[in-house]
Amino acid sequence: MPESPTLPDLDPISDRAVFRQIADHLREAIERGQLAEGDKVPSEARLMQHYGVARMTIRNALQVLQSEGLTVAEHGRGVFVRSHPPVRRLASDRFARRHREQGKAAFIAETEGAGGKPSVDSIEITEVKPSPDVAERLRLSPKDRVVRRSRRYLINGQPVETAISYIPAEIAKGTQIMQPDSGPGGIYARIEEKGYRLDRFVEDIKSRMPLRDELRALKLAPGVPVFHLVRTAYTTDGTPVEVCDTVMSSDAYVLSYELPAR
Amino acid sequence: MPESPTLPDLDPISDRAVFRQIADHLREAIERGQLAEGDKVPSEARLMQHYGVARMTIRNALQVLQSEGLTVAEHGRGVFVRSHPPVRRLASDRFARRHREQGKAAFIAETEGAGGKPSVDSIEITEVKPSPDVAERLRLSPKDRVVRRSRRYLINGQPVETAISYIPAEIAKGTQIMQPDSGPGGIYARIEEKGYRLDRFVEDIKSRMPLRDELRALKLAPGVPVFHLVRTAYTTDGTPVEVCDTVMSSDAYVLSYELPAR
DNA sequence: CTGTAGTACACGTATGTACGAGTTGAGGAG
DNA sequence: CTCCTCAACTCGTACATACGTGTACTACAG
Repeated sequence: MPESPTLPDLDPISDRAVFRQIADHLREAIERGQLAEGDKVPSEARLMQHYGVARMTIRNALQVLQSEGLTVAEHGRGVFVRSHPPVRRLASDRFARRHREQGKAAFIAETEGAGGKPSVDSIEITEVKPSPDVAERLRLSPKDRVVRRSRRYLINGQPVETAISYIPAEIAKGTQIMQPDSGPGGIYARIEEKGYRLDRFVEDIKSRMPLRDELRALKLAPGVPVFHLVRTAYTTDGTPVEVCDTVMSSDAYVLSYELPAR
Repeated sequence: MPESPTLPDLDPISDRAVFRQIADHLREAIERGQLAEGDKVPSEARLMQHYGVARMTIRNALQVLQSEGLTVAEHGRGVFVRSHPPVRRLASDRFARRHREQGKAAFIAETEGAGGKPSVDSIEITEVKPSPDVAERLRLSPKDRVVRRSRRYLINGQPVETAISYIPAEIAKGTQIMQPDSGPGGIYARIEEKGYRLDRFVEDIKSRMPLRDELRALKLAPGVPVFHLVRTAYTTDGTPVEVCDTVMSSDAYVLSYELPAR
């Protein structure tokens, strides 16, 4: 039987709400390591008994921790301290040509390098009219056409990222970009083969709570935000040739960028 | 009198939980713009009446929206659709020397450029032993000393970012870095004056839910994640000379980086 | 006209009860 | 020994009720 963490009693003088005091106790137990990753938090019934309060009060306290991303509730099993998945570091040279020339897409190369099993699913390729945002980034008019490549990336079967690329139809047409397997080096290699010389990428990064679809697609635990990253690829003459809209589980990633001081 | 949004009735056949259905209705009303930013969501009492359910059910539904960052509850006033603050874009050239030479710190220059009123408070300067993480990044031993400069940045009086810089004591000692006002061009200008030539910065970015202290310091609304950014400054010979640990309200920022394709 | 007390209304906190549904393990049937 | 049933335990959903506390408007007193 796993020994329960020793939780203090309530402070009857404090004007801090009871459920907050309880949340504090549990949070401290987690931070002190008294409740380690994967450990079971005492059940609602046990906590009710320990503190002598109603179930709603306990549930409010647990809700606080869950929204802080510290715990996950599993129906029928209990509440557990969240364990954090291995973190992938995205370095700012990950799209360097030297990587592309080795014949692997950035995601595959990186994941294998870190000892994980990469996979890609839900690949869908359609030709659509660009959204206003995409049209602006690609400097297209709303009546131009773009090819939309959407896919989901997984590591060891666990989804970590969804991505949607938009490429002007004029560029993508008749290339392997229209195929589910875009070939060695990925779509950037295909674009360069067509005579476009890639020069630089610009990535815009936001962070926010996931939408419902994203929660499902990435199998996110409650209380985990996502990175929303939009990358635009430019050629040497400054023409944008691709926009990639990516949503990543924030607890699976550290983004790393190098900035010149010049 | 503000017209209420027209909310559908419950689907008695659906096996979707009642509070989730209600949350869906409200979410859709917000997404359709029927409930615009700053609008008041119908009160708990009104929703109880409309749907004919208990208050707990309504509160659960509202809790869902709040945790998605879509609404904020204000005690005694009501529940409101969250309005998003003006967004600051952090470009990857923000520490370029040409900006520094104009005599302003990055934050001040940027904010004034965007028409906001920048301010800085809670400046504290102490000399401490580095944490293991900081020591590793600065390639110091744990018994070396570092100068710790912490401060909080505000725009129009609204806190948006907290930052803590760590500089090896050997470098900072006897310079204006030890003063609350670090002088024209900020601490990077002081470091260069001491003969160190800054070459590049590396920024590591994570996103997560705020800790309690951060929630207070940044006056964050519930359901808003933070960026946690750690920047390390390197000289031309590859020596790290500063680590800056920054926490930013994620809904006030878009981070933007340029990556070479070479 | 002004200030204030009162009041209606809003969300916050807490109690108690009931039943549903998923998980787990013990114990009995085969 | 194996399989299955069932009980016990867990969290999920929903009801009803009560009182606290902050807000804002109204009506009355001065």
